[in-house]
Amino acid sequence: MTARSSTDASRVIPEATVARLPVYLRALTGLADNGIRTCSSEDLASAAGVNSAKLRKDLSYLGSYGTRGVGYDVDYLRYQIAREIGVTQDWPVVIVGIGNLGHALANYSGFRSRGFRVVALLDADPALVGRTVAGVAVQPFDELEAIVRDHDVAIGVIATPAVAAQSVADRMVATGITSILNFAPAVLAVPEGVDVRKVDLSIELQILAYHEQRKAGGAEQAAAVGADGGVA
Amino acid sequence: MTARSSTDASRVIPEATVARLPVYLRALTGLADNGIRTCSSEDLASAAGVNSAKLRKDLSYLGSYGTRGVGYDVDYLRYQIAREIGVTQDWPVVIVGIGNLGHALANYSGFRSRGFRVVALLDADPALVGRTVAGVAVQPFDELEAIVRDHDVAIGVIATPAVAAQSVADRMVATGITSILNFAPAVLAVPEGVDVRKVDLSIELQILAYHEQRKAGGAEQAAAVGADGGVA
DNA sequence: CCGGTTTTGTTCTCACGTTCACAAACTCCT
DNA sequence: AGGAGTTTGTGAACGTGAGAACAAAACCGG
Repeated sequence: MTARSSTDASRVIPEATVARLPVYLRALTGLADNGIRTCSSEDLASAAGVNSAKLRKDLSYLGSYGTRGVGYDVDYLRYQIAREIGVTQDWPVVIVGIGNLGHALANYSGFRSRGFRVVALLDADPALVGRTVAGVAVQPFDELEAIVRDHDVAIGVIATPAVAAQSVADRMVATGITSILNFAPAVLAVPEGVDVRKVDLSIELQILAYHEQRKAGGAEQAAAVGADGGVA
Repeated sequence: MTARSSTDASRVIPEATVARLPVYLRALTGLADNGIRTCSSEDLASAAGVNSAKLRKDLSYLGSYGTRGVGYDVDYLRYQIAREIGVTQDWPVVIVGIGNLGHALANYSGFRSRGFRVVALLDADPALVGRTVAGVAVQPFDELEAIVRDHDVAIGVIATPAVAAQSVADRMVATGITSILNFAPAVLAVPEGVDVRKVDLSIELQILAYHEQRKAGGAEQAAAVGADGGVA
Protein backbone atom coordinates (compact mmCIF):
# COMPACT_ATOMS: atom_id res chain seq x y z
CA MET A 1 0.00 0.00 0.00
CA THR A 2 1.73 3.09 -1.16
CA ALA A 3 -1.20 5.26 -0.28
CA ARG A 4 0.38 8.36 1.10
CA SER A 5 -0.85 11.87 1.55
CA SER A 6 -3.26 13.66 -0.72
CA THR A 7 -0.55 14.29 -3.27
CA ASP A 8 0.96 11.67 -5.52
CA ALA A 9 3.25 9.26 -3.78
CA SER A 10 5.61 7.85 -6.36
CA ARG A 11 7.70 10.94 -6.88
CA VAL A 12 11.43 10.77 -6.79
CA ILE A 13 12.69 14.31 -6.60
CA PRO A 14 16.09 14.76 -8.26
CA GLU A 15 18.86 15.77 -5.92
CA ALA A 16 19.58 18.93 -7.89
CA THR A 17 15.98 19.98 -7.45
CA VAL A 18 16.01 19.28 -3.72
CA ALA A 19 19.00 21.58 -3.40
CA ARG A 20 17.06 24.40 -5.03
CA LEU A 21 13.80 24.05 -3.14
CA PRO A 22 15.11 25.96 -0.11
CA VAL A 23 16.13 28.77 -2.45
CA TYR A 24 12.62 28.96 -3.84
CA LEU A 25 11.25 28.89 -0.34
CA ARG A 26 13.37 31.86 0.64
CA ALA A 27 12.44 33.74 -2.52
CA LEU A 28 8.75 33.13 -1.84
CA THR A 29 9.14 34.41 1.69
CA GLY A 30 10.72 37.53 0.28
CA LEU A 31 7.82 38.04 -2.09
CA ALA A 32 5.29 37.47 0.68
CA ASP A 33 7.07 40.01 2.86
CA ASN A 34 6.59 42.52 0.07
CA GLY A 35 2.88 41.85 0.09
CA ILE A 36 2.88 39.93 -3.18
CA ARG A 37 0.13 37.30 -3.20
CA THR A 38 0.58 35.83 -6.66
CA CYS A 39 3.58 35.41 -8.92
CA SER A 40 4.46 33.90 -12.25
CA SER A 41 7.23 31.37 -12.73
CA GLU A 42 9.20 34.17 -14.33
CA ASP A 43 8.87 36.37 -11.25
CA LEU A 44 9.84 33.65 -8.85
CA ALA A 45 12.67 32.44 -11.04
CA SER A 46 14.29 35.83 -11.19
CA ALA A 47 13.89 36.26 -7.44
CA ALA A 48 15.59 32.92 -6.94
CA GLY A 49 18.27 33.53 -9.53
CA VAL A 50 17.40 30.66 -11.84
CA ASN A 51 15.90 30.01 -15.24
CA SER A 52 12.10 29.97 -15.35
CA ALA A 53 11.96 26.68 -17.24
CA LYS A 54 14.10 25.06 -14.59
CA LEU A 55 11.89 26.45 -11.89
CA ARG A 56 8.73 25.10 -13.50
CA LYS A 57 10.29 21.70 -13.98
CA ASP A 58 11.47 21.64 -10.38
CA LEU A 59 8.03 22.54 -9.09
CA SER A 60 6.43 19.97 -11.35
CA TYR A 61 8.15 17.24 -9.32
CA LEU A 62 6.11 18.30 -6.31
CA GLY A 63 2.80 18.42 -8.09
CA SER A 64 0.68 20.93 -9.95
CA TYR A 65 0.40 23.80 -7.58
CA GLY A 66 0.14 26.58 -10.14
CA THR A 67 -2.71 27.82 -12.29
CA ARG A 68 -2.16 28.14 -16.02
CA GLY A 69 -2.64 31.61 -17.28
CA VAL A 70 -2.33 32.97 -13.74
CA GLY A 71 0.74 31.78 -11.88
CA TYR A 72 1.32 30.59 -8.34
CA ASP A 73 -0.31 31.63 -5.12
CA VAL A 74 2.64 32.70 -3.02
CA ASP A 75 1.44 31.46 0.36
CA TYR A 76 0.07 28.21 -0.98
CA LEU A 77 3.22 27.34 -2.89
CA ARG A 78 5.32 28.33 0.06
CA TYR A 79 3.44 25.94 2.28
CA GLN A 80 3.68 23.13 -0.24
CA ILE A 81 7.44 23.49 -0.61
CA ALA A 82 7.91 23.78 3.13
CA ARG A 83 5.91 20.62 3.62
CA GLU A 84 7.88 18.80 0.97
CA ILE A 85 11.20 19.76 2.51
CA GLY A 86 9.89 18.98 5.93
CA VAL A 87 10.33 22.35 7.58
CA THR A 88 6.72 22.71 8.63
CA GLN A 89 7.77 20.77 11.68
CA ASP A 90 10.62 21.79 13.99
CA TRP A 91 13.87 19.89 13.73
CA PRO A 92 15.95 19.64 16.89
CA VAL A 93 19.66 20.11 16.19
CA VAL A 94 22.81 19.68 18.25
CA ILE A 95 25.98 21.61 17.53
CA VAL A 96 29.29 20.07 18.55
CA GLY A 97 32.35 22.26 18.79
CA ILE A 98 31.74 25.73 20.19
CA GLY A 99 34.77 27.53 18.82
CA ASN A 100 34.53 30.60 16.65
CA LEU A 101 32.40 28.88 14.07
CA GLY A 102 30.22 27.02 16.53
CA HIS A 103 29.62 30.34 18.24
CA ALA A 104 28.52 31.90 15.00
CA LEU A 105 26.27 28.97 14.18
CA ALA A 106 24.62 29.05 17.59
CA ASN A 107 23.86 32.72 17.08
CA TYR A 108 22.65 32.31 13.53
CA SER A 109 19.04 33.38 13.52
CA GLY A 110 18.41 31.72 10.17
CA PHE A 111 18.18 28.35 11.87
CA ARG A 112 15.41 29.13 14.28
CA SER A 113 13.40 31.04 11.72
CA ARG A 114 13.52 28.17 9.27
CA GLY A 115 12.37 25.19 11.21
CA PHE A 116 15.46 24.29 13.19
CA ARG A 117 15.91 24.50 16.93
CA VAL A 118 19.31 24.28 18.56
CA VAL A 119 18.60 22.06 21.55
CA ALA A 120 22.18 21.71 22.74
CA LEU A 121 25.70 23.01 22.35
CA LEU A 122 28.42 20.50 23.15
CA ASP A 123 32.15 20.80 23.55
CA ALA A 124 34.88 18.58 24.89
CA ASP A 125 36.74 21.53 26.39
CA PRO A 126 35.85 21.87 30.10
CA ALA A 127 36.74 25.56 29.93
CA LEU A 128 33.78 26.18 27.65
CA VAL A 129 31.28 24.02 29.49
CA GLY A 130 28.82 26.05 31.52
CA ARG A 131 29.10 29.18 29.44
CA THR A 132 25.95 30.33 27.72
CA VAL A 133 25.90 31.03 24.01
CA ALA A 134 22.82 32.46 22.36
CA GLY A 135 20.79 31.52 25.39
CA VAL A 136 21.87 27.89 25.38
CA ALA A 137 24.28 26.45 27.91
CA VAL A 138 27.35 24.63 26.64
CA GLN A 139 27.41 21.07 27.92
CA PRO A 140 30.07 18.35 27.96
CA PHE A 141 30.31 16.27 24.82
CA ASP A 142 29.49 13.17 26.85
CA GLU A 143 25.96 14.42 27.25
CA LEU A 144 25.37 13.67 23.57
CA GLU A 145 23.59 10.36 24.09
CA ALA A 146 21.20 11.70 26.70
CA ILE A 147 20.36 14.78 24.69
CA VAL A 148 19.78 12.92 21.47
CA ARG A 149 17.50 10.49 23.28
CA ASP A 150 15.59 13.13 25.22
CA HIS A 151 14.99 15.45 22.28
CA ASP A 152 14.81 12.85 19.54
CA VAL A 153 17.56 14.59 17.61
CA ALA A 154 18.21 13.41 14.07
CA ILE A 155 20.50 16.17 12.81
CA GLY A 156 23.94 17.00 14.13
CA VAL A 157 26.30 19.81 13.22
CA ILE A 158 30.06 19.34 13.49
CA ALA A 159 32.07 22.51 14.00
CA THR A 160 35.14 20.97 15.60
CA PRO A 161 38.73 20.97 14.38
CA ALA A 162 39.43 18.47 11.62
CA VAL A 163 41.15 15.93 13.83
CA ALA A 164 38.11 15.50 16.05
CA ALA A 165 35.53 15.38 13.28
CA GLN A 166 35.57 11.66 12.52
CA SER A 167 35.30 10.57 16.13
CA VAL A 168 32.48 13.03 16.74
CA ALA A 169 30.70 11.70 13.66
CA ASP A 170 31.14 8.11 14.84
CA ARG A 171 29.68 8.99 18.20
CA MET A 172 26.79 10.83 16.58
CA VAL A 173 25.99 7.89 14.37
CA ALA A 174 26.16 5.54 17.34
CA THR A 175 23.57 7.61 19.19
CA GLY A 176 21.17 7.46 16.29
CA ILE A 177 21.82 10.70 14.43
CA THR A 178 21.28 10.10 10.73
CA SER A 179 22.07 13.47 9.18
CA ILE A 180 25.28 15.40 9.68
CA LEU A 181 26.28 18.86 8.56
CA ASN A 182 30.06 18.96 8.64
CA PHE A 183 32.02 22.19 8.80
CA ALA A 184 35.32 20.54 9.67
CA PRO A 185 37.77 20.25 6.78
CA ALA A 186 37.83 16.48 6.82
CA VAL A 187 36.32 13.65 4.80
CA LEU A 188 33.89 11.74 6.99
CA ALA A 189 33.26 8.03 6.64
CA VAL A 190 29.77 7.08 7.74
CA PRO A 191 27.64 3.97 7.31
CA GLU A 192 25.00 3.62 4.63
CA GLY A 193 21.85 5.47 5.46
CA VAL A 194 23.54 8.42 7.12
CA ASP A 195 23.58 11.63 5.13
CA VAL A 196 26.53 13.95 5.32
CA ARG A 197 26.71 17.40 3.83
CA LYS A 198 29.95 19.27 3.90
CA VAL A 199 30.53 23.00 4.04
CA ASP A 200 34.13 23.90 3.50
CA LEU A 201 35.06 27.55 3.56
CA SER A 202 38.55 27.26 2.15
CA ILE A 203 37.47 24.97 -0.67
CA GLU A 204 35.00 27.59 -1.83
CA LEU A 205 37.74 30.18 -1.85
CA GLN A 206 40.04 27.87 -3.77
CA ILE A 207 37.42 27.37 -6.44
CA LEU A 208 37.15 31.13 -6.76
CA ALA A 209 40.93 31.40 -6.91
CA TYR A 210 41.02 28.97 -9.82
CA HIS A 211 38.61 31.06 -11.85
CA GLU A 212 40.35 34.23 -10.79
CA GLN A 213 43.65 32.89 -12.00
CA ARG A 214 42.05 32.01 -15.31
CA LYS A 215 40.69 35.50 -15.72
CA ALA A 216 43.94 37.22 -14.85
CA GLY A 217 46.15 34.44 -16.12
CA GLY A 218 46.55 35.35 -19.79
CA ALA A 219 49.07 38.10 -19.19
CA GLU A 220 50.99 36.89 -16.19
CA GLN A 221 51.31 33.19 -16.86
CA ALA A 222 54.81 32.30 -17.94
CA ALA A 223 53.31 29.46 -19.87
CA ALA A 224 51.89 31.03 -23.00
CA VAL A 225 48.18 30.53 -23.00
CA GLY A 226 47.82 31.46 -26.61
CA ALA A 227 44.68 32.99 -27.98
CA ASP A 228 42.33 31.49 -25.48
CA GLY A 229 41.77 34.96 -24.16
CA GLY A 230 39.73 33.63 -21.31
CA VAL A 231 37.23 36.46 -21.35
CA ALA A 232 34.06 34.60 -20.63
CA MET B 1 46.29 29.24 -33.19
CA THR B 2 46.92 28.19 -29.64
CA ALA B 3 50.58 27.85 -28.94
CA ARG B 4 50.73 25.70 -25.89
CA SER B 5 53.40 25.11 -23.35
CA SER B 6 54.64 21.69 -22.38
CA THR B 7 52.11 21.46 -19.59
CA ASP B 8 49.21 22.11 -21.94
CA ALA B 9 47.89 24.58 -19.43
CA SER B 10 45.04 26.08 -21.38
CA ARG B 11 42.85 23.02 -21.35
CA VAL B 12 39.28 23.40 -20.21
CA ILE B 13 38.76 21.75 -16.85
CA PRO B 14 35.17 20.71 -16.10
CA GLU B 15 33.57 22.61 -13.26
CA ALA B 16 32.87 19.43 -11.32
CA THR B 17 36.55 18.59 -11.46
CA VAL B 18 37.59 22.06 -10.33
CA ALA B 19 35.38 21.65 -7.28
CA ARG B 20 37.18 18.45 -6.35
CA LEU B 21 40.74 19.59 -6.86
CA PRO B 22 40.89 21.34 -3.48
CA VAL B 23 39.72 18.11 -1.87
CA TYR B 24 42.54 16.21 -3.52
CA LEU B 25 44.95 18.90 -2.44
CA ARG B 26 43.88 18.53 1.16
CA ALA B 27 44.06 14.74 0.98
CA LEU B 28 47.57 14.96 -0.45
CA THR B 29 48.63 17.27 2.34
CA GLY B 30 47.30 14.74 4.80
CA LEU B 31 49.29 11.97 3.18
CA ALA B 32 52.44 14.11 3.11
CA ASP B 33 52.00 14.89 6.81
CA ASN B 34 52.00 11.17 7.44
CA GLY B 35 55.31 10.86 5.66
CA ILE B 36 53.88 9.16 2.60
CA ARG B 37 55.90 10.05 -0.51
CA THR B 38 54.07 8.03 -3.15
CA CYS B 39 50.48 6.94 -3.53
CA SER B 40 48.28 5.15 -6.01
CA SER B 41 45.07 6.60 -7.39
CA GLU B 42 43.27 4.13 -5.16
CA ASP B 43 45.01 5.45 -2.05
CA LEU B 44 44.37 9.07 -2.86
CA ALA B 45 40.80 8.42 -3.94
CA SER B 46 39.89 6.79 -0.67
CA ALA B 47 41.58 9.58 1.27
CA ALA B 48 39.54 12.09 -0.68
CA GLY B 49 36.33 10.10 -0.47
CA VAL B 50 35.84 9.57 -4.19
CA ASN B 51 35.98 6.82 -6.77
CA SER B 52 39.46 6.04 -8.12
CA ALA B 53 38.34 6.18 -11.74
CA LYS B 54 36.92 9.62 -11.15
CA LEU B 55 40.12 10.73 -9.50
CA ARG B 56 42.26 9.55 -12.40
CA LYS B 57 39.98 11.21 -14.87
CA ASP B 58 40.07 14.45 -12.92
CA LEU B 59 43.85 14.42 -12.75
CA SER B 60 44.08 13.64 -16.43
CA TYR B 61 42.64 17.05 -17.19
CA LEU B 62 45.70 18.64 -15.61
CA GLY B 63 48.21 16.50 -17.45
CA SER B 64 50.06 13.25 -16.95
CA TYR B 65 51.64 13.66 -13.57
CA GLY B 66 51.57 10.01 -12.53
CA THR B 67 53.77 7.07 -13.42
CA ARG B 68 52.10 3.92 -14.69
CA GLY B 69 52.82 0.94 -12.56
CA VAL B 70 53.93 3.20 -9.72
CA GLY B 71 51.46 5.90 -8.83
CA TYR B 72 51.83 9.56 -7.98
CA ASP B 73 54.62 11.40 -6.21
CA VAL B 74 52.75 13.11 -3.39
CA ASP B 75 54.73 16.33 -3.29
CA TYR B 76 54.94 16.69 -7.03
CA LEU B 77 51.24 16.13 -7.56
CA ARG B 78 50.45 18.43 -4.71
CA TYR B 79 52.44 21.20 -6.30
CA GLN B 80 50.85 20.64 -9.70
CA ILE B 81 47.33 20.82 -8.31
CA ALA B 82 48.17 23.87 -6.22
CA ARG B 83 49.58 25.57 -9.30
CA GLU B 84 46.53 24.69 -11.34
CA ILE B 85 44.17 26.07 -8.73
CA GLY B 86 46.36 29.08 -8.25
CA VAL B 87 47.15 28.74 -4.58
CA THR B 88 50.90 28.73 -5.01
CA GLN B 89 50.57 32.48 -4.87
CA ASP B 90 48.93 34.39 -2.04
CA TRP B 91 45.48 35.80 -2.65
CA PRO B 92 44.58 38.93 -0.72
CA VAL B 93 41.02 38.82 0.60
CA VAL B 94 38.72 41.34 2.24
CA ILE B 95 35.92 40.34 4.58
CA VAL B 96 32.93 42.63 4.87
CA GLY B 97 30.61 42.25 7.83
CA ILE B 98 32.28 41.45 11.13
CA GLY B 99 29.39 39.93 13.00
CA ASN B 100 29.47 36.47 14.49
CA LEU B 101 30.24 34.84 11.18
CA GLY B 102 32.73 37.44 10.02
CA HIS B 103 34.47 36.99 13.33
CA ALA B 104 34.71 33.26 12.79
CA LEU B 105 35.94 33.71 9.25
CA ALA B 106 38.62 36.18 10.30
CA ASN B 107 39.85 33.67 12.84
CA TYR B 108 39.69 30.71 10.50
CA SER B 109 43.22 29.45 10.14
CA GLY B 110 42.36 27.45 7.05
CA PHE B 111 42.48 30.58 4.95
CA ARG B 112 46.01 31.63 5.75
CA SER B 113 47.36 28.12 5.50
CA ARG B 114 45.89 27.64 2.05
CA GLY B 115 47.05 30.62 0.10
CA PHE B 116 44.68 33.31 1.29
CA ARG B 117 45.56 36.38 3.29
CA VAL B 118 42.94 38.50 4.99
CA VAL B 119 44.17 42.01 4.27
CA ALA B 120 41.20 43.85 5.72
CA LEU B 121 38.07 43.52 7.80
CA LEU B 122 35.36 46.02 7.02
CA ASP B 123 32.09 46.91 8.69
CA ALA B 124 29.60 49.71 8.37
CA ASP B 125 28.93 49.76 12.10
CA PRO B 126 31.06 52.47 13.77
CA ALA B 127 30.90 50.55 17.03
CA LEU B 128 32.97 47.77 15.52
CA VAL B 129 35.50 49.95 13.73
CA GLY B 130 38.81 50.08 15.51
CA ARG B 131 38.47 46.76 17.24
CA THR B 132 41.02 44.14 16.38
CA VAL B 133 39.96 40.69 15.27
CA ALA B 134 42.52 37.97 14.65
CA GLY B 135 45.24 40.61 14.57
CA VAL B 136 43.54 42.72 11.94
CA ALA B 137 41.88 46.03 12.69
CA VAL B 138 38.29 46.52 11.64
CA GLN B 139 37.98 49.49 9.29
CA PRO B 140 35.03 51.46 7.96
CA PHE B 141 33.37 50.00 4.91
CA ASP B 142 34.18 53.17 2.98
CA GLU B 143 37.83 52.17 3.00
CA LEU B 144 37.00 49.42 0.52
CA GLU B 145 38.17 51.26 -2.58
CA ALA B 146 41.51 52.25 -1.09
CA ILE B 147 42.20 48.79 0.26
CA VAL B 148 41.30 47.01 -2.92
CA ARG B 149 43.53 49.34 -4.88
CA ASP B 150 46.46 49.20 -2.47
CA HIS B 151 46.47 45.43 -2.07
CA ASP B 152 45.22 44.50 -5.51
CA VAL B 153 42.38 42.52 -4.02
CA ALA B 154 40.38 40.33 -6.38
CA ILE B 155 38.37 38.27 -3.90
CA GLY B 156 35.80 39.56 -1.46
CA VAL B 157 33.84 37.78 1.25
CA ILE B 158 30.38 38.97 2.25
CA ALA B 159 29.30 38.09 5.77
CA THR B 160 26.72 40.82 6.27
CA PRO B 161 23.00 40.50 6.91
CA ALA B 162 20.96 39.67 3.83
CA VAL B 163 19.61 43.17 3.31
CA ALA B 164 23.09 44.64 2.93
CA ALA B 165 24.52 41.93 0.72
CA GLN B 166 23.52 43.29 -2.68
CA SER B 167 24.77 46.80 -2.05
CA VAL B 168 28.05 45.46 -0.68
CA ALA B 169 28.39 43.29 -3.76
CA ASP B 170 27.70 46.24 -6.06
CA ARG B 171 30.33 48.27 -4.31
CA MET B 172 32.82 45.42 -4.49
CA VAL B 173 32.25 44.98 -8.19
CA ALA B 174 32.64 48.72 -8.73
CA THR B 175 36.04 48.65 -7.07
CA GLY B 176 37.26 45.88 -9.30
CA ILE B 177 36.64 42.75 -7.24
CA THR B 178 35.79 39.91 -9.60
CA SER B 179 35.18 36.99 -7.23
CA ILE B 180 32.76 36.99 -4.33
CA LEU B 181 32.13 34.43 -1.64
CA ASN B 182 28.69 35.16 -0.25
CA PHE B 183 27.56 33.96 3.16
CA ALA B 184 24.50 36.18 3.29
CA PRO B 185 21.21 34.41 2.58
CA ALA B 186 20.45 36.45 -0.52
CA VAL B 187 20.65 35.99 -4.25
CA LEU B 188 23.25 38.36 -5.67
CA ALA B 189 23.01 39.93 -9.08
CA VAL B 190 26.41 40.67 -10.57
CA PRO B 191 27.61 41.56 -14.05
CA GLU B 192 29.07 39.04 -16.44
CA GLY B 193 32.62 38.12 -15.61
CA VAL B 194 32.17 38.24 -11.85
CA ASP B 195 32.09 34.90 -10.07
CA VAL B 196 29.88 34.40 -7.06
CA ARG B 197 29.86 31.36 -4.85
CA LYS B 198 27.26 31.04 -2.15
CA VAL B 199 27.49 29.30 1.17
CA ASP B 200 24.16 29.06 2.90
CA LEU B 201 23.99 27.37 6.25
CA SER B 202 20.24 27.02 6.55
CA ILE B 203 19.87 25.70 3.01
CA GLU B 204 22.25 22.89 3.82
CA LEU B 205 20.21 22.02 6.87
CA GLN B 206 17.01 22.10 4.87
CA ILE B 207 18.44 19.65 2.37
CA LEU B 208 19.28 17.33 5.24
CA ALA B 209 15.80 17.78 6.65
CA TYR B 210 14.28 16.69 3.37
CA HIS B 211 16.21 13.44 3.37
CA GLU B 212 15.56 12.97 7.05
CA GLN B 213 11.86 13.29 6.47
CA ARG B 214 12.06 10.72 3.70
CA LYS B 215 13.87 8.28 5.93
CA ALA B 216 11.37 8.67 8.73
CA GLY B 217 8.35 8.84 6.48
CA GLY B 218 8.41 5.81 4.23
CA ALA B 219 10.58 2.88 5.20
CA GLU B 220 10.77 1.37 1.75
CA GLN B 221 11.26 4.74 0.11
CA ALA B 222 14.70 5.12 1.70
CA ALA B 223 16.35 7.46 -0.71
CA ALA B 224 19.82 5.98 -0.60
CA VAL B 225 21.85 9.10 -1.09
CA GLY B 226 24.56 9.29 1.54
CA ALA B 227 27.12 6.51 1.35
CA ASP B 228 30.10 8.71 0.87
CA GLY B 229 31.98 5.53 1.55
CA GLY B 230 35.50 6.72 2.11
CA VAL B 231 37.99 5.10 4.43
CA ALA B 232 40.05 7.35 6.60
C1' DC C 1 66.81 -8.72 -22.97
C1' DC C 2 62.05 -10.37 -22.05
C1' DG C 3 57.75 -11.77 -20.05
C1' DG C 4 54.84 -10.74 -15.98
C1' DT C 5 52.80 -7.41 -12.90
C1' DT C 6 51.13 -3.15 -11.63
C1' DT C 7 48.87 1.16 -12.29
C1' DT C 8 47.90 5.05 -15.08
C1' DG C 9 45.37 7.51 -18.80
C1' DT C 10 41.64 7.14 -21.95
C1' DT C 11 37.62 5.52 -24.39
C1' DC C 12 32.98 4.16 -24.31
C1' DT C 13 28.50 3.92 -22.47
C1' DC C 14 24.95 5.33 -19.52
C1' DA C 15 22.53 8.35 -16.40
C1' DC C 16 21.47 12.82 -14.93
C1' DG C 17 20.49 17.63 -15.36
C1' DT C 18 19.40 21.67 -18.26
C1' DT C 19 17.09 24.04 -21.85
C1' DC C 20 13.85 24.46 -25.59
C1' DA C 21 9.48 24.37 -27.43
C1' DC C 22 4.72 23.65 -27.32
C1' DA C 23 0.10 21.74 -26.10
C1' DA C 24 -3.13 22.24 -22.33
C1' DA C 25 -5.59 25.07 -19.39
C1' DC C 26 -7.06 29.16 -17.43
C1' DT C 27 -8.66 34.30 -17.58
C1' DC C 28 -10.39 38.31 -19.74
C1' DC C 29 -12.71 40.95 -23.10
C1' DT C 30 -16.09 41.56 -26.57
C1' DA D 1 -20.43 32.21 -25.53
C1' DG D 2 -16.24 32.38 -27.99
C1' DG D 3 -11.83 33.95 -29.27
C1' DA D 4 -7.50 36.22 -27.86
C1' DG D 5 -3.95 36.34 -24.66
C1' DT D 6 -1.28 34.24 -20.72
C1' DT D 7 1.16 31.01 -18.22
C1' DT D 8 1.81 26.37 -16.58
C1' DG D 9 3.37 21.62 -17.08
C1' DT D 10 5.87 18.38 -19.85
C1' DG D 11 7.96 15.79 -23.75
C1' DA D 12 12.11 15.92 -26.42
C1' DA D 13 16.80 17.42 -27.58
C1' DC D 14 21.14 18.51 -25.82
C1' DG D 15 25.15 18.80 -22.89
C1' DT D 16 27.74 17.33 -18.91
C1' DG D 17 29.35 14.07 -15.52
C1' DA D 18 30.08 9.25 -13.60
C1' DG D 19 31.61 4.60 -13.84
C1' DA D 20 33.34 0.38 -16.20
C1' DA D 21 36.63 -1.49 -18.93
C1' DC D 22 40.89 -1.70 -21.24
C1' DA D 23 45.17 -0.46 -23.79
C1' DA D 24 49.57 1.79 -22.93
C1' DA D 25 53.48 2.42 -20.16
C1' DA D 26 56.34 1.82 -16.43
C1' DC D 27 58.98 -1.43 -13.10
C1' DC D 28 60.84 -6.13 -11.63
C1' DG D 29 62.91 -10.57 -11.61
C1' DG D 30 65.27 -13.83 -14.04
